[in-house]
Parts: sequence; structure tokens; C-alpha cells
Amino acid sequence: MSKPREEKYQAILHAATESFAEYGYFSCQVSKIAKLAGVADGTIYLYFKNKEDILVSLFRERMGRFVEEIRQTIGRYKTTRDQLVCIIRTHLKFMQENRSLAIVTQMERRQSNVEIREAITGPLRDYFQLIEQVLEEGVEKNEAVIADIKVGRQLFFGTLDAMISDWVTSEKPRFLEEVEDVVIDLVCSAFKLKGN
Amino acid sequence: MSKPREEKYQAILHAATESFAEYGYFSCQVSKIAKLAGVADGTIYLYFKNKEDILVSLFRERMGRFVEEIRQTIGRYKTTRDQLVCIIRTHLKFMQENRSLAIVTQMERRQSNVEIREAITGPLRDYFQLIEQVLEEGVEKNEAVIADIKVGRQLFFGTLDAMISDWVTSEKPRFLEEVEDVVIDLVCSAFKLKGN
Amino acid sequence: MSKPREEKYQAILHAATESFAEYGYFSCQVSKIAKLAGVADGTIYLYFKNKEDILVSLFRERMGRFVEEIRQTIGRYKTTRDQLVCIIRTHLKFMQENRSLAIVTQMERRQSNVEIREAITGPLRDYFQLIEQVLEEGVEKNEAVIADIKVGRQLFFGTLDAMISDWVTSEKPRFLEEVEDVVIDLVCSAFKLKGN
Amino acid sequence: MSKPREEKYQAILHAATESFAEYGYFSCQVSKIAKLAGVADGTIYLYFKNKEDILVSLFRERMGRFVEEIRQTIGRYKTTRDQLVCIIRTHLKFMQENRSLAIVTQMERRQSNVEIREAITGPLRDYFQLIEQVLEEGVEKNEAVIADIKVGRQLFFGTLDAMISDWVTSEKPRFLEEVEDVVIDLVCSAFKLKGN
DNA sequence: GATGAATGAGCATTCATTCAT
DNA sequence: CATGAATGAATGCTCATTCAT
Repeated sequence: MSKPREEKYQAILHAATESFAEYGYFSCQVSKIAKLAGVADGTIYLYFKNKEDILVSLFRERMGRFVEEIRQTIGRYKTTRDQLVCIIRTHLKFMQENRSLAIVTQMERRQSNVEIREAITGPLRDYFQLIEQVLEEGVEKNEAVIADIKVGRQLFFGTLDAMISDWVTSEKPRFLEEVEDVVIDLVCSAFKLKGN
Repeated sequence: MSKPREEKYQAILHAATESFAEYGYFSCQVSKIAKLAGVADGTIYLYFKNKEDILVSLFRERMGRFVEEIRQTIGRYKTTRDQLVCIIRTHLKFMQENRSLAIVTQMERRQSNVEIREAITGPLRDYFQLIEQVLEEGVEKNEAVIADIKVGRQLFFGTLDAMISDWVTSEKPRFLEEVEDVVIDLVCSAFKLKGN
Repeated sequence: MSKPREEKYQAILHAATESFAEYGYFSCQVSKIAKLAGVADGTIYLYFKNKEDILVSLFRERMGRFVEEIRQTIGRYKTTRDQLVCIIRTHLKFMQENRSLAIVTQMERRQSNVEIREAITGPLRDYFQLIEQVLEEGVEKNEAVIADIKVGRQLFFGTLDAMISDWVTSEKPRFLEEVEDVVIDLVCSAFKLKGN
Repeated sequence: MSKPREEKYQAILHAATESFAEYGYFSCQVSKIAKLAGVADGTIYLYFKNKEDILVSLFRERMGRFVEEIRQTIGRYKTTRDQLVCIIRTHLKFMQENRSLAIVTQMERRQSNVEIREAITGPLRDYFQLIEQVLEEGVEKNEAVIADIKVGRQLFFGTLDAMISDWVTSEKPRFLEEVEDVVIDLVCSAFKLKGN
């Protein structure tokens, strides 16, 4: 009977996402997560080693899944332009549908605590790699012009990240989809992308 | 004798910058700042209301100065392109010269604690406004093509921010100047900037 | 089918002895005993009221048995000297053969927790009584000279106890039998025992 | 001004002695010690690393002083008999005057927790050495007959310890002085001491 | 103003015990 | 009877803040 176990694990992770998003990692007590998850404080420790482990697991699970999802979706597209558009759309859609996770991601990504940061950075690095790979192939295929792949990725990711950051901070945010096309255009002209 | 007072105030702020950068806001004890500043714990509270006030003041002072500096420098340039180049250069140079501040900025900007975030966001908003103003004028002067000013600013700032983020995280970072021209090119083509 | 019940009861008691000896009463979790006994945590509570009850039962059972054993063996000897020698031999042999129990006895006998101490002291008091009885008869039979029976018992028991304490603490202990004769001699001359 | 500091240190140590004696190390909360010492919980940690450090310091300080006291007093006596009598008297008197310390000593000496036991055993070993030295010289000077010095010491210390143990446990204890002469006699005849 | 010893609220974590299965 | 997941009371320790000197 491992269903209930997985269920409770996910419930705690979900509660943690919400709570971390609302209060921030340090200002959020474990008991708050427990209450929101509908379990006793001690129960948390049957599923996670400690408070830090909750945050780390949260990123590993959720962000890992996000990157995986993008990687798979992207396979359906051939041109660099379509692939980047796909990433932009998926990224914005995912964050919009997981606002709390987006908030936590924005907030906790830059922890000074080395161990936390390390664990968080993992899935992100995968994502960076994925983006850089698309850009690189774009250059090779002569579909894009980017003098420095890393900087290209920084522009691409940084732009999306700044959008999410604004959206997350904003009290009454526009739907991200509304501005999707604008970003796409901007990014395409930045990389001088062909095929449109 | 208000000089010593100002001096001690700055000493504490400097110590706080270094300490927050090294340990993060929450994991950095006030006593650590005091020791680094060479004052007693209690002395801190003669200059700051509380721990939070240190962080807030730090941003107000330092970031405020940064934005002011940019605002003034920018006056010397006429074309949108030159103005943006000026911002890029100043931004990267400033962060490079104030690595600890850059780290703190990266880390603490996205605190969930509302009061902290509010205070931090202030100077940033000024900066955003400045960028957006330049972009807007660029569009008006027909020097740039940007469908949505806010998204334009997000691309501009997000790119720089992602660069700083990478630079701050990296153990052995490239000098930011080395990639300056690449960013400039990318941004210029994103905005279809004239005059080059 | 009361045999399995008794078996499991003894298994838990055995596991508790080993665990208490290794970690001490307070630092030993019930779950550790359960694991060592090969039963579930909850099962413990089918056989014992609570953790304290395990310790108390342990003493009642094991120490009670020990005192009983001595009481019976002693019946075979007539002279005070022979009886004391018998006690010494049995005591040292028993402890040597039940090192974990010896450790627990040494450690937990002096709990401050009144209820625990009370329960533990019970079997010990029996033992003290037995010794004092032998000494008293020795005095009456003119075989020994002891001004104060209680102090005599303290010397007798205290000596054996200090030996066990050293033996238990020592990493590479001498066999207790090796020093048996020395103690016997010392005790005999302390009590000016006749008949040797 | 190190007087107040030393005073508070001693106050906490005193409070700890009383509290440990009443409740036992594990069952005594740090807050109980603080309250009895008349300081805040946090203050304890300005003087001691942690709870364990309190216990360890307590033994180091108090027991160390005890052994030192005995060592010095003993110098005034020449014959083995007088020296042993001196130890017996000092031991019993000290314990009688420091009942709580005696209780703690009895109780916590045999902790299973290795670190605690280690720290506690230190001063005790000194005491054992002192006793063994006296016995050894007694044998050399032909004033005593002891086949095995270690066993001799075990008899000597064990007897005193058992007396203290009884006295500590007893609700209405005899004054230890009342039985002093009896122990002295017993020990003297055990070691066949001359000069009486 | 400056100090730093003292404070005590606050919190992560443990673990004996329970109880639904 | 047996299980072991779940509970939640209990507690050692930290650290921002105060205040007597």
C-alpha cells in the first residue's frame, strides 16, 4: 500500500510550496507546513530528513519535472525558432499554473546557504544546458546568430525570469500569455532568427 | 562631530554587506556584523532600528546611489543606443566593483517578507523606470522597435541580471567586460537599434 | 498457547538489557529495543506498560532470579566463611556471564526518578538482607567479628560492586575469577573469619 | 570585573547540582537549572557550551577540588593507618556536607553516554590513584598486607561508596560520623594494618 | 554615545505512545 | 495478537534586542 504514502508525501510537498511561497523559507515554520498539509509536525519527519530536505526535495521533484516536460515537448519541433517558442510558451504556462512554485523558485534560488543552493541549482543547470543546446544547434544550422552561447542563454532565460519575477511580485498581474508574442518577437530579433 | 557618526554608520553598512553576502540575511547574526564592523552588538541599534532596517537601509543607500549614478551618466549620451550601452557598462562595472552588494542584491531581492521586499523594491523600481524611459524615448525617436515597453525593460534588465547571477554564482567568473560587447550587440538587435 | 507469549516477553527483556547496556536507559529508544527483539514498536506495549516498565521488569526478573539463585546455593554451606565465599563466587560468576545486565545494574540502579529507583531497589534489598543475615549468624556463631552489621554488608557488597564497576568499565578486563581469591582473603580478614 | 562572572558561573553550577540531584541529569530541564539559579535560560549558554558541559564542569570543578583537598590533608599523616583514616574521614565528611553533589556523583557516574562518563571518570581516576598509592606504600613499609593493590582499592573505595549510596538513598540517614569508627576498624583489619 | 551581558520568545526536532488495519 | 504509521508534547538551544553601567 504505497499509494497513501506517496499521497502524503505529495501533500506535504504541496503545503510546503504554498507556505514557502507565502512566508519564505526561513520565516516559515515547519508546523505551518504540517498544519496546511493536515498532518502532525512529527509526520513531516517521516517523509523528510529535515526542513532543508523539504525545500531541496521540492526543487528536485517539481523543477526536475518541469525541465523534463520541456525537454520532451521540444522534441516535436524542428526549427530553432519553433523550439524557442515552445520553451517560452511552456515556461510561462508552467509558472502561471504553479504560481507558488514560481514564487519559491524566484525566492529561494539564491540562498546563500551553500547546501540549499547547490540542491536547487541542479535542475536549473539542466534547463540552462537545454537552452544552450538549442541555441548552439540554431547557430550550427545557420538559423540564428549568437556570438556567445552563454550570453545568449542569459538573455533568453533572464528575460523570462524577469517576466516571472514581475508577474510574481505584481498584485494584479497580466496573464503571461498576453505578452507571450512580444517576448517571442524580441527574442527572435535578438537572435536574428529565421523562419518567420 | 557628526563625521564619526556617519563613519560608523557606513562601517556597519559595509560590514552588513559583506556578511549578508557571505551568509545570507537570515543566516547572518547581528553579532557577526558588529564584530566585522568593530563595534559592540548594542551599537548597531544606535544606528539602525533593527536587523531588517540594516538590510533596508543598505538597499536604499547603495542601490539608490547606483541608480543615481546611472541617471547622471546617462545624461551625457544622446542616442538611445549610446544610452543603453552606457547603462549596460555602468551596471556591469558597478556590480563587478561591488561584488558583495551584487550578491546581496541577487539574494535578498526576492524575500517573501513583505516589508523587506517592499523596501528593496523601491530603488529597483526607480531603475526600471529609468530603463523604460530610455526605451520609450527610443521608440518615440524611431531609434528602436519595441512592441511593449515593459517587456522590453524585462529583456534588458533580465539579461543583465542573469549575467550578474551567473557571475556571482560562478567560482571563477569571466570578467564582465569581456562579454560586454556581446550583450550590447544582442540587446541592440533585439530592439532593432539604429546608429551602429 | 502461552509459550510464544513468554518467549516474546523474554526476547524483549533480553533486547532491552543489551540496548540499555549499550546506550543507557534514557538514550535508548524503545524502537531500538523493538528492532533488536525483532518485533514492532507497538508490540512492546502489549507486554509492558511503558518504557519504564521494561526496566523495572528487567530488574525484578533478572535480579530477582539472581538473588534467588544465591539464596538456594548458599543453603549447601554451613560455615559463615563458606557461605560468604559462595556469595562472592556466585556474584562474580553471574555478573561475568551477564555482562549487559551487570552494566545496566551498575548504571541504572541510581536513577533519581523515584519510581524507577524504587522498583530497582527491591531485589537489591533482598540481596542486602541475605548478606546481612549471613553476617549476623556469623557473629552469633562467633565465627565473625563485625561491630555493625550494616557497615559489614556495605563493605562486602561495596567491594564486589566496585570490582564489577571496574570490570564493566574496563576495556580489557581481567577475568573476575583471577581475583576471586584475593577478595575472599580480604573480606575474611576484615571480618576476622575463622575456619581457614 | 570578573567577580560577577565567576559568581554567576558558580550559581549556575550550584543550581545544576541541586537540580541534577533532585531529578537526575536527563529528567532535569535546563530551564529548571536557570530558574533555580535565578538567570534566564539563555544565560546558561553564556557560561556553558551545552547541558552536557554543565554536568562535566560540575564534576571537574567539584570532584577535582575534593580530590585535591584529600591529597593535601593526607600529607600531614605519616602512618598508612592514619592516612587511610584521614581519607575515610574526609570522604565521609565531604559527602555529608555536599549531599546533592554526592547524589549526582552516585547517579551520573555510570552514564552510558561515553563522553559524559569519560569526563566524569577523570577526577575519580585521580582519587583511585591516590588511594592505591597509599596502599602501595603501606605494603612497602610493611604496615599493611594486601595481595592485590587494585582489589585493595576496590575494597576501600567500594565500602565508602556503598555507605554513601545507602546514606544518599535513605530517607532518614544516620550521620556518617557515627559509623566512621566501624569502617575504620573493618578496613584496618582487612588490610591487617599495624599501629593501633 | 558605546558597551556587551543578559534576556526570553521562538523553533526544529525527537520519541514514547496510540490505534486503525 | 501484531503492526508501524501517525501523533504531538516536550525541550535544548539560538539570537535579535534591551538596558544598566
